[in-house]
Amino acid sequence: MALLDVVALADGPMRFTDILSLADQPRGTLHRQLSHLVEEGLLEIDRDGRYLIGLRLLTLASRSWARNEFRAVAEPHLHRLQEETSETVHLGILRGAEVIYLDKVEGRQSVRMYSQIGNASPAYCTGVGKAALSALGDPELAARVAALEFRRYTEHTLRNAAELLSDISAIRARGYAFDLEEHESGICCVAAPIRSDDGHMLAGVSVTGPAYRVTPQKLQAWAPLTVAAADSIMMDMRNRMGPKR
Amino acid sequence: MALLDVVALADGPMRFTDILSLADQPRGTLHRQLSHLVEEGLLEIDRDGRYLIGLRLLTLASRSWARNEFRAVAEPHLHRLQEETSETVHLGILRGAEVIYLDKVEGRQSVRMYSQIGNASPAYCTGVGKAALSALGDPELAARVAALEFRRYTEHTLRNAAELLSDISAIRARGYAFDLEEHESGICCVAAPIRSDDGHMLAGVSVTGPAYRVTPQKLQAWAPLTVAAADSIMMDMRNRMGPKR
DNA sequence: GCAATAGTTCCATTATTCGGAACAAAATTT
DNA sequence: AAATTTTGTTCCGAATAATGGAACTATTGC
Repeated sequence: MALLDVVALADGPMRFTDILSLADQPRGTLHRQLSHLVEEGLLEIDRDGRYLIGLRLLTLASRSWARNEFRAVAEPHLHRLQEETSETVHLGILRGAEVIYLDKVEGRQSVRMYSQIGNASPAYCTGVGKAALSALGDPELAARVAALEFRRYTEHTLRNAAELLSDISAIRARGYAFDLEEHESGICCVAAPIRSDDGHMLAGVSVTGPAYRVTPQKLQAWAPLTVAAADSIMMDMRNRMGPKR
Repeated sequence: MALLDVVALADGPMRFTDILSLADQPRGTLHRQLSHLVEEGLLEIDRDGRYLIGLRLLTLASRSWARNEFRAVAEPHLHRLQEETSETVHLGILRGAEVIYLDKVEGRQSVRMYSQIGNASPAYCTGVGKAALSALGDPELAARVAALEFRRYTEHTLRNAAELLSDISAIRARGYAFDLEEHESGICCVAAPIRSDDGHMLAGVSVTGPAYRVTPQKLQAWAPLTVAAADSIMMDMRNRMGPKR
């Protein structure tokens, strides 16, 4: 898995030696491990002998994505929210201190459509992430925040734990989060938290758009819609899950 | 990997015992293997103790997809073809006797947008698949066809190797393939083959639409556009790859 | 409350991986 | 073009980790 990560994180196909320098393992060992991964279809070798991620992962991921219950339940609500706002809607799920985007619904041009799905971003500088964090209990929140390193993606990115915790208490008070160009310059969003009954799974929905089009007033106006969508998703999940447990 | 496949192929989360009955392994062994997969994030356990595919795969797949060179090169051509025809355009790559869809560009409604990406379908009953097969040399083609089992997805699905080979020689003669409701009832397409210089990688582009809207005449009219798109992709790949090798 | 089923842990045996070294093939330099 | 360095591949005894039967615990259904 460490090798898979190395290859997946690279910008392009990697030669044997490139991998060798990143994974600190003897050459013989590395060679055998790579061969096994290739056998399994997790890696592939191009005609220049360079390694890249195999298609098998795409197939596996696609199947599990399509059958993901939470995603399926949320889908109609995401579409409705998209139509109400005519901006891009995201569904993200909290994993540790990261948000993984599970779905995305765009308006007209579906350029770069898959770009976000599956993408992992730091929770502290995304709307969905902060919304999800706000649903954590204080001890758990403190633990996750303690482990964070704050990187400044833009000039508006929160700088430290204090700023984050203060923002989170504001989010708790009003019930929704803003991201005002904190992760990407020129991109703003409103987001609302989704929590499962047992509090085990935390997620969020957001409405995102370019700052020139999406004014603070608009974000404010969309907040109730976003919260409503999040609540509907929670309700549907509860109904779906209820009977079993 | 066998376990991952079992879990990924299931319709929903699987209990320990469900997996036990499919994977023939002693309980102790299976339990430990599942635990390792969970540790690595390849599997996850829901609150009912059932196993499902982990998000890590989605993240890995997403990264490699976004950086896939072939996909990136093809993308603008797919968009152009989509605009020219205003129907859905697919890019698929041949793996053995299967086609794996690498990209999809839709018109207005982007419902089920990711549904196809990463999906593997039999080559013999899809436009892209037959187009790609037609670019194989005869010995290689014979070998791959010999291993096929022909399942009848619709009443138009090709029934056996003879029908397939005959269709393929027609495809070779005219340079493009049709799928007339052979995989899914009510769905037709035209497809053109893409071959890399060394013939190592085979792929295809297709224009797909519902039979009531997409008449044979239209398919015929789109054929040259599809072939042109495939050729442009081939050219771009050649230029991109050329300098290096 | 009790049986049956489901899930988890343990540990001696067994099988696999490890990694150094030798070997082979390219790429680079002289 | 030959020599040298860099890169990629194979081999095999030693070290390590996986195996799977059995014992144990927890959960479910009657």
